[in-house]
Amino acid sequence: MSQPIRVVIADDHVLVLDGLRQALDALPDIQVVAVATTGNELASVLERVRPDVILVDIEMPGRTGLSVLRDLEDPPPALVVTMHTEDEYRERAVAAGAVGFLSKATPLPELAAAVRAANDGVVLLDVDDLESALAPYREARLSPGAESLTARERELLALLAGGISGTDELAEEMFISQKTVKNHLASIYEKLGISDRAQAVVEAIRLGLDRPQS
Amino acid sequence: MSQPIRVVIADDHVLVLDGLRQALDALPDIQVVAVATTGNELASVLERVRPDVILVDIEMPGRTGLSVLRDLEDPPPALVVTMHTEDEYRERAVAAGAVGFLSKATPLPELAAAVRAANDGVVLLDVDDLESALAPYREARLSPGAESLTARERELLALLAGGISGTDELAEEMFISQKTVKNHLASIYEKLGISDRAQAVVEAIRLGLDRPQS
DNA sequence: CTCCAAATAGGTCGCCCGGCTCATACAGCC
DNA sequence: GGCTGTATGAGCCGGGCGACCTATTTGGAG
Repeated sequence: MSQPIRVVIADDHVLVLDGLRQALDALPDIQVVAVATTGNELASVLERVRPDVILVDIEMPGRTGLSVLRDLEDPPPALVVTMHTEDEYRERAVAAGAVGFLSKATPLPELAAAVRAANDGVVLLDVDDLESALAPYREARLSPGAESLTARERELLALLAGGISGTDELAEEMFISQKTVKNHLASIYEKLGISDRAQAVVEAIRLGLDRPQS
Repeated sequence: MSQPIRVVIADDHVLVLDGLRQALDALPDIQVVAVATTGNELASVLERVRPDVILVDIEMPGRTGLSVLRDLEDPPPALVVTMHTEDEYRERAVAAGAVGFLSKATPLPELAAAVRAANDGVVLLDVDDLESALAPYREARLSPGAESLTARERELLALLAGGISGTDELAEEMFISQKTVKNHLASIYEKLGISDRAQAVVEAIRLGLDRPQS
């Protein structure tokens, strides 16, 4: 789990696609590696990249997402995301080998949780209580680079990313001495391979530490 | 045009809504001030906030977006965003007073351009050549705070946000002397009301200067 | 043509930041 | 009980950074 979850999204509505891409990419532990707007495009994309999870819409011009799924050998877990909530569609998704079936009316955090669950091998269609099955996956994980940081170091980075840059202000915010602030910073610099506060801000934001638990 | 364009989005598919919200909010010159998932919610939202532009889906539980639009007195320009491209829907949108009609297959930059055009009073439904009508609105504008900065100052901030923090490296990147780098920085500090490079990085990213023309 | 803003460059000074080393207390873990 | 990692705190030192001031050139606006 030290690597971000690599996701491919397929949806013929570009607006939805772009939106989802941006929303998921904003999460530190999920990375959208490719997108497709048609079934054929999805098929060719999957020849090149091996994602950890696939998000696919059913309706797409040319070839349905389900058809592509069916033809995959050794497929990654796939979540079907569609507007249609009818059981008929659900059954077709199951038949094609999907591990989850989500409405486009699903809140984003729920989708993110489903992606994490799917990446963990959970077959969401099998469980009867979806809520509790997703519970362990609700919160965003730390991005890989942030794992080596201690809690206190992450706090410090969050403050830095919030525009608090002076040693004395940081010390006051964290109720510690200036010396300790500088010690934490030195430790951060070493772990992240950087050398000053400006770079620390860049990393803090890149690692998603600026918005505690989005 | 010094303020960001305030937008309200209504769509019953939460996933699409969240995605759009995040995608549009990422643009420096557009700000999503509220969202709604039902027609009634949209109506009540519009009683509280006066957005510059409304993005609305047609199908929504309870009350259609178009119905809400029709009942507004002195309505802000509204763009209808829908999955349906049939002329019938288009005509209904026109009748409700929409200024634009976009498919959910529209690329995100196109939507952003349409929002900017609508904010400028352009009625997109009247023009026959949509492409050229949107052309002036294609590129993201600078966010308000960034307007006071000169081109060179913005370049410097972009480099800073890219992790280049040392005076000598910045000087080399920009083909100028270290002294000039420090002069530009001093000027940036004054304009943005900050006092060091770490804060400059925070502002650069907040203002969207880290990704030249997204 | 005039004037101003922007970009360029230089100087000085004081302070803060970052690098290096060390120390103590506490918690968890085997 | 002993090891390890984390959090806390301290001192020292050199260099870089930010504040303040001045100056030249260039290009565009009026």
